[in-house]
Amino acid sequence: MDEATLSQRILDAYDDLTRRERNLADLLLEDPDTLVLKSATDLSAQAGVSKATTARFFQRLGYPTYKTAQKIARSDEAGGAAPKLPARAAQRKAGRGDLAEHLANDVQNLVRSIEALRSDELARAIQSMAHAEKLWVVGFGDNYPLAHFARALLIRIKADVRMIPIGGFSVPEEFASIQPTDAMLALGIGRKTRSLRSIMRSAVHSGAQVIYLTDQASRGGPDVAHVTLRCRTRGISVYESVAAPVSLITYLCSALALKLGATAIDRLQFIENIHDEWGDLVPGDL
Amino acid sequence: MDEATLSQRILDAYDDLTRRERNLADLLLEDPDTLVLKSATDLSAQAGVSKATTARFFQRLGYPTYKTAQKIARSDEAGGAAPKLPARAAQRKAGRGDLAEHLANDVQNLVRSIEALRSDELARAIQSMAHAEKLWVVGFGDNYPLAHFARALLIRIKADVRMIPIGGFSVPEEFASIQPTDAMLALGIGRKTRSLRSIMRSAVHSGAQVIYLTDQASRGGPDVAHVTLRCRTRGISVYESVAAPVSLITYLCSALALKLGATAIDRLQFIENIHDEWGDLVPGDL
DNA sequence: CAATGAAATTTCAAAAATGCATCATTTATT
DNA sequence: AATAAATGATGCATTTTTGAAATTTCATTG
Repeated sequence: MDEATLSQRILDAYDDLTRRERNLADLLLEDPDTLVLKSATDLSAQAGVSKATTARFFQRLGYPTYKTAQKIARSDEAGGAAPKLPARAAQRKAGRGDLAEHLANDVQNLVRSIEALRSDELARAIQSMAHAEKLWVVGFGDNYPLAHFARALLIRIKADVRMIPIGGFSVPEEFASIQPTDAMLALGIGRKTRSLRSIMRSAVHSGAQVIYLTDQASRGGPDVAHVTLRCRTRGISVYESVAAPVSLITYLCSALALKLGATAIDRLQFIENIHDEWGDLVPGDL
Repeated sequence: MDEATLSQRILDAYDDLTRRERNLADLLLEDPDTLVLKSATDLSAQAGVSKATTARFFQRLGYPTYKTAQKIARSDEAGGAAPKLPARAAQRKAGRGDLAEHLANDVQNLVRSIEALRSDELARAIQSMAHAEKLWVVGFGDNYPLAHFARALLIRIKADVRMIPIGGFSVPEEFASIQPTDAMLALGIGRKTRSLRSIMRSAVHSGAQVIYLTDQASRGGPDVAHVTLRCRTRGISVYESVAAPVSLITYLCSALALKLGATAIDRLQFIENIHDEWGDLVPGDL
């Protein structure tokens, strides 16, 4: 197996590609399956490029012909399609194509996750957050950075966004302020703690709306959450991939901003002004 | 002031650029000051491109001539250096295809970011981190969650990973422990603070290796960082997209884990065991 | 096993891109 | 102020890129 993978080859050759070839390259990087599934003619059409260009493209990549490339891709797909043991002692040398694999994996996680989301559930989640008086963001352990991230987005458009756990404060005392008019965004990617479960249960019990963002290995259910949103988090190497959760959180927050409308925009603007007045560095400058 | 900034124009036109023009584009994105400081002839030489190409490049970008572009850049630099309103009021309606758009945007950010990364720089970054005695992760403001995230990954494979800012501790006192044998991962996505710049400068000065992870609007340079890694962060709506930075951080850390080899694996395993013993995990279960 | 037809490749001429050389303008020097 | 030097724009010749059409390949069928 000295043959490089498609994505690897593309990345290696990227700087030498012409404009139209780059169209093809981007398309294939975003969805490597295209090579396996589609014909060269289709691919050309999709990229808005002539068939001639497609043929030349694959030759430049080092394949003798398109068909050859497709054949190789197919056999690869069939052969060792699942090099997927996350915790396996990684044998792969930290060479170049590693990056291509990582990219392909994250793109796939992203696409598959979003595809699988049900729009009515999303709508309900956004609705809940929009109507909530207070927002709670919960993330223990590995989810703590994610929670922090989510809160950073939310606090720009909502006035009262609380985080759990926080500082070194005792969780129950903080949590006691929860009300039926509140909504909670609970993050449960990867390892879940008992505290998470407890809090979610209590929140549901208190009458607050609970949105649970988790991975595919998780149960969910009406006793812990009103809406459960699942993301793919499969990682290639030692770590899970959080590209999909992060993207989803960002989406949720911007959808929420749009729903809130003027209120949110004003708040954003206000915050912006404060930053300016305080003389934080301008964007771009270092 | 309805004129877009140079970086913005480049990004907008990026797909229409030819090969040589992209050389110029990449150069200018990495260091926008070039336009202000250098002559078109120098710029051409540096990009390995003829002067004619440079002239035409600026015309394609919408400037009448190179001189005009330079003039505008200079006045921007002097005047109110912030022509870039991050909080542009989003007019788009919260329709359905929104999600698809969001996804497409994030995927593109991901792919384009990875394409643009230079593998030798990546290698250097990983090398630095691997050899470092202590690792420092720096992230102010919006970058704080990202820093937290990075640290969460790193602490599983390296014994001494410090974060700045932390808790409510005074930064200089913490930072004082830095040594020439250390490495620093500095995060500068979006708004950069003075503190960030100061810390990076001091770190470089102290002899530590500094890796700067930022967006495309940023300058970078040897006085603040040894390696600068750029990500696309364009967002569709009110927020920037951090899919690419998150993905890159994950990649860096797993590459680092691989490079460290057994040491890292052992540590991971050890942590896993502790989690098990403490019984705080309910894998999959909630 | 030839005929068939869809699909991929190659050919070739048009279009685009690029660099060289030249020209116009600005800037520096005496 | 006159002249030299430098810089950027532009015309033109050459090279590269590109798509339409012709040709070839290849699997399938009669």
